[in-house]
Amino acid sequence: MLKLNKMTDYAVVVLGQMARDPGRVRTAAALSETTAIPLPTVSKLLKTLAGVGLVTSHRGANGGYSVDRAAEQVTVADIVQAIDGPIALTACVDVSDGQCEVSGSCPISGNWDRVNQAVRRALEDVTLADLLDPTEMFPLKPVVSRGREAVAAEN
Amino acid sequence: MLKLNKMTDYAVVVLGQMARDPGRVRTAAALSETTAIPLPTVSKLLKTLAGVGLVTSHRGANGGYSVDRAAEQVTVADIVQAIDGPIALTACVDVSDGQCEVSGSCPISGNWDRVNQAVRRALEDVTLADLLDPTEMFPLKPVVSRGREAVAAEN
DNA sequence: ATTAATTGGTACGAATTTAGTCCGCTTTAT
DNA sequence: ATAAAGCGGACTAAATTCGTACCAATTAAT
Repeated sequence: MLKLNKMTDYAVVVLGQMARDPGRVRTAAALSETTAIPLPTVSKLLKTLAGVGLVTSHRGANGGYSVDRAAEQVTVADIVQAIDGPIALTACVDVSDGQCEVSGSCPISGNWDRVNQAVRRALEDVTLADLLDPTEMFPLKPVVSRGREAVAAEN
Repeated sequence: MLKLNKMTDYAVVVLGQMARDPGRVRTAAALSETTAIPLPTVSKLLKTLAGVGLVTSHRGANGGYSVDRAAEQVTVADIVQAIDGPIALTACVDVSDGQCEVSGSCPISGNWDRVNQAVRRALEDVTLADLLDPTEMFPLKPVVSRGREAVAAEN
């Protein structure tokens, strides 16, 4: 659980790619090629990111997308919230028929917000730059060809 | 994203209920009644929780489940990990055909672990007791009949 | 010993979510 | 005017997740 979805993963890859030289305008197609993520998906992603202001869109011929912020100033929380919406929790099941029910048994009500806040704060502390920096995690060998999932499997 | 699933929510409700008096043995059926969560689901949940040691199971007639740990000593991370498995991230899409590919374009590789660790740490700081305590979030009125989702909607 | 109560495990179907695609419209440089 | 982008929404298909059912294993009470 707390499973980050693919889209967020993609977003990091794309943003990371773009962050290499801020200000440069690239088309979705170009980014699709360099990241090996299917064009329609990249396109969709960038639309979303542009909507939130993480990237700037340039319409018309010679258009494309660019990033202005430095990688250090983009937090994982930004990306996650842009793509998956606000950090949310499961709702109480079917509140339609009255209240959370069973009267005294579910006084738990809120307080999930605490978890949200804790997690959000944690995500705000990790920047895109942190994710891109290979030296910090693998000080000895950069290990280029290693897939992310292999790393994740080690928990 | 970072959407906590229903099962985790249920687990908190059930554990919260049980934590009211530690040591007391209750059947899955009884807990289903007091929490209004369908029996098969509660049953499944408790099995999982027992497997991880968050609750103790007592088999046979007059059996049931009990909690030994105090609510202060059960962290949200414990519950989440018990139910949804380790805090994980999305895998690199289809690494089957070679490496993450596009050579130099995906040097991002790992480092997702950072996010994992940050989140895990955050979740370890919130205990079940925190979630159960209604006075802290709503200092004025406890607001019993209010569903969790209404609260969550306020983000 | 037998019986009844209760957990343990597995497997399955339905419902919900998520990923990915497509297409027509708008904007803008040349 | 035209062509090269992005924009927006709708739509399909795939993957998860939720909830249920069933039967095996275990234990307490009688």
